Amino acid sequence: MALAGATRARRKAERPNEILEAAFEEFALHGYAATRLEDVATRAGVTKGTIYVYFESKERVFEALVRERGKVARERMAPFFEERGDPTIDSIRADLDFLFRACTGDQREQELLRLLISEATRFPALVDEHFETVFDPILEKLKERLQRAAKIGTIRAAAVIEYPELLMSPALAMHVCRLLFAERWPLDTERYIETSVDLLLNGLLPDAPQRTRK
Amino acid sequence: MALAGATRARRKAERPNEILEAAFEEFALHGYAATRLEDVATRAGVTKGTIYVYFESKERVFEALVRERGKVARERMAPFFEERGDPTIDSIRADLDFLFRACTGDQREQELLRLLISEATRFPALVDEHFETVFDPILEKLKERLQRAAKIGTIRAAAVIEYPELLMSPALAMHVCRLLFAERWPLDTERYIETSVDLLLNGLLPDAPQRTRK
Amino acid sequence: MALAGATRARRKAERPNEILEAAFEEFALHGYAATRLEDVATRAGVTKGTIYVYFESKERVFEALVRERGKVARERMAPFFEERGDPTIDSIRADLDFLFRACTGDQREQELLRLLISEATRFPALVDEHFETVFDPILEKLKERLQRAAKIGTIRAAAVIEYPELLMSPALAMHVCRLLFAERWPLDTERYIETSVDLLLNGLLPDAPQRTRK
Amino acid sequence: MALAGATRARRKAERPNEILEAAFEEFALHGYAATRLEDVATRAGVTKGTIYVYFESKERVFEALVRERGKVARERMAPFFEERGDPTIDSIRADLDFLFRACTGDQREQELLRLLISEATRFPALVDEHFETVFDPILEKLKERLQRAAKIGTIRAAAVIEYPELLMSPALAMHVCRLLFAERWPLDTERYIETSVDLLLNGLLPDAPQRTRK
DNA sequence: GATGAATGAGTATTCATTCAT
DNA sequence: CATGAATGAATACTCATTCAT
Repeated sequence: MALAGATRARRKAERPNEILEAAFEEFALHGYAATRLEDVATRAGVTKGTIYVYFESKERVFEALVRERGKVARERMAPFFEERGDPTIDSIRADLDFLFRACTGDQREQELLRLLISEATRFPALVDEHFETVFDPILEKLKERLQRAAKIGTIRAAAVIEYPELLMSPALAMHVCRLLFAERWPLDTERYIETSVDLLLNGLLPDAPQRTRK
Repeated sequence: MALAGATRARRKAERPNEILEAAFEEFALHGYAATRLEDVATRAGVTKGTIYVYFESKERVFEALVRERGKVARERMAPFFEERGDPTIDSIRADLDFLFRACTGDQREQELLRLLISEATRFPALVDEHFETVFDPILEKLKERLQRAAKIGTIRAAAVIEYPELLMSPALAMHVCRLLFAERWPLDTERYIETSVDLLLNGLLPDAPQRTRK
Repeated sequence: MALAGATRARRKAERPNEILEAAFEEFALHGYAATRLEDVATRAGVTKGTIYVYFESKERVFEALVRERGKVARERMAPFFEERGDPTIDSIRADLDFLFRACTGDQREQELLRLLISEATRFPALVDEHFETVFDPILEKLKERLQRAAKIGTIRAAAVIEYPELLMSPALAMHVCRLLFAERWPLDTERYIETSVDLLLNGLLPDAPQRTRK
Repeated sequence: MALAGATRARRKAERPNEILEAAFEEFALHGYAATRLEDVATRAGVTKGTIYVYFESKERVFEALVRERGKVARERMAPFFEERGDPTIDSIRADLDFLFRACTGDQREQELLRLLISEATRFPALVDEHFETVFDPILEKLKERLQRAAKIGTIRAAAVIEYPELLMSPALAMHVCRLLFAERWPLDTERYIETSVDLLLNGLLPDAPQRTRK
């Protein structure tokens, strides 16, 4: 009984997240408009009405879901924000490597991107919020590091420094391809990342024969 | 009267494209599911029923629209497929420049990407078709040129050659950002493209001090 | 030219009937509401618009068709109305035999019945008209003959004389079964008619004093 | 409140039948195609959506309705299937009398027939099902009794024995007339039935050697 | 809290009818 | 006359949302 009580309480506390998780899968699969809240409920193991106990409307479910994924993303990205002294070639390589792997490691990352792109015109404020709390900090941090690296001559002081999104583009491209073709687009992720980092680093380096690459 | 006289037949021939154009705008704005065919009709200057004179269903309208955009894209890309001798640094730069501008010049290009991403799970065959007839030929051509360039030493023979999509990723990234943030993301396209090409070229070049950039 | 002219004129004169014939088939197959005038047109070898050249509306087509079938039925029944002296057993048998065959010989007779039954609530006046011009004269004639036959003792003077429809009921029953089961209800028409006539005649005959009835 | 309290569950159990009853009336009045589910709903005292809580589609409503009427018919016919010894003239008269009254007593019987006839081409399987579970058992039973009656000499051993539907035809004819003319065809049911039974019995009886038939 | 019956606004699609050619 | 493009009223069906239990 006590156990059952605890279980029920635990269940209750987890319900919202279970619903959001289920909602995420359904929304990613069918898009906002074509997703039926009833399917979300079924997937979450509850009934239609229960969703309305925790959320005001379909829109609020969607917003909560995006915010939840944002939180997850921020947590995953945390290591990137730790301070480490002056950037070296290797630290930049490590940074890129980390970023690529971080936003590539979880299929859900990709599906969130699909949702953001699909529903950007319906939820512009939400997309902005996600940008400001998730993407922008990363880009800003990256920019800051690149500027410092350029200043101390680790990389060349080219315009690229102003476009940190340029460095992220290989990861983005991979996401987009996966969104479009799913498993029909087989890719050796490992090698792709390596190649990308290699290309970018090579592009960033000042004119120097010492370039090392695997 | 004279105008009306010409109208009948002329309209008949133009209607389908007018409808597809209107459909494109509506679908891009709201996604497949949330688009009302009646709004498409209104935008095209006809009524609901007229759409069904030319198309069997909402799905067929969507498919026709994607195919039409594919045709437009192929036409725009035609110059890229013309033969020109051995690739030089400048010809590669010109190629990248052309590609970036081509897939960036028309806002509709971007919106088509949104549709493809949004509806990829609903219309997988259609996305594949678009890939095979539009994206793939470009990537293949690009790959071929890079391989040749590597063989004659114009660029280094790195793994990047196998990932032509990597070279397209800055353009893709730009599209995605625009899709997410629209005008809220101001960007000097010109400079972004230049920077991208510069970064990539620099990354592609063999170890050489002579790297010229504008 | 003259020939073509004649042909065209002939075609034109026949159009309405061709349309009615096609309409009959479609209406019988799908009922009034579910029949598309366009299908009628196609079956008649013309286009939608042409129907409206000859008929005001779908309703008018239906009415015209029923009237046309009424005319055909009257023509087929004409021999029944010819005068022949006092009824004998054999003449009554011949009458029943004729009636059964007449309303059984053409599959369209049956289908008309389906239409009348299906649309009786939508076109009550039309059904009444058909009754008055087609069914009723037959029943009246039959009644008259039976009364005369009873008066001269050819058949017994039972209440049946007042219900001529009773004598028609085997034919009606056959129609209904065919309407319900089509070819899934195989029937030796010849034998069925014979048996019916036999049963009815036997029932009509006088004599047999031992027969008790309430 | 107490009333309302009971309502919920009670209504739930009764709803489907209330809907079917309403549907029956509407379908009988307008036919399948011309019936609006919304009118059915209104007549049943619910709204459009509620119908879809209980039935998948308009077709399913129609099918359920026919099956329900079949059940009702079987229950009404049950007494006919009880065993009673060797058939006498009186038992056969009683059988016919019962059958005629059973399929005549309820106006809905007639309207079901209209539906079956009207929609036989749209729902052939459903009509067959109704035949097999409702009509056929009656005809078979009737045939069986007639054969037995013929064997023991109660009636003559004529071909009529093979056509039990022939004996039902007066009832069918009455139905059809009612379907076609409704109240515009006044009929003393009682007398009609009596007359029919009389005619048939007379036709079935043996003897009367002077009767000639082909 | 959780349920699921009931609601009704919303949308794709059909088709009789019109009318310019 | 014949055509068939265009119309728009009509209708099956869906699904977010409510609320009595």
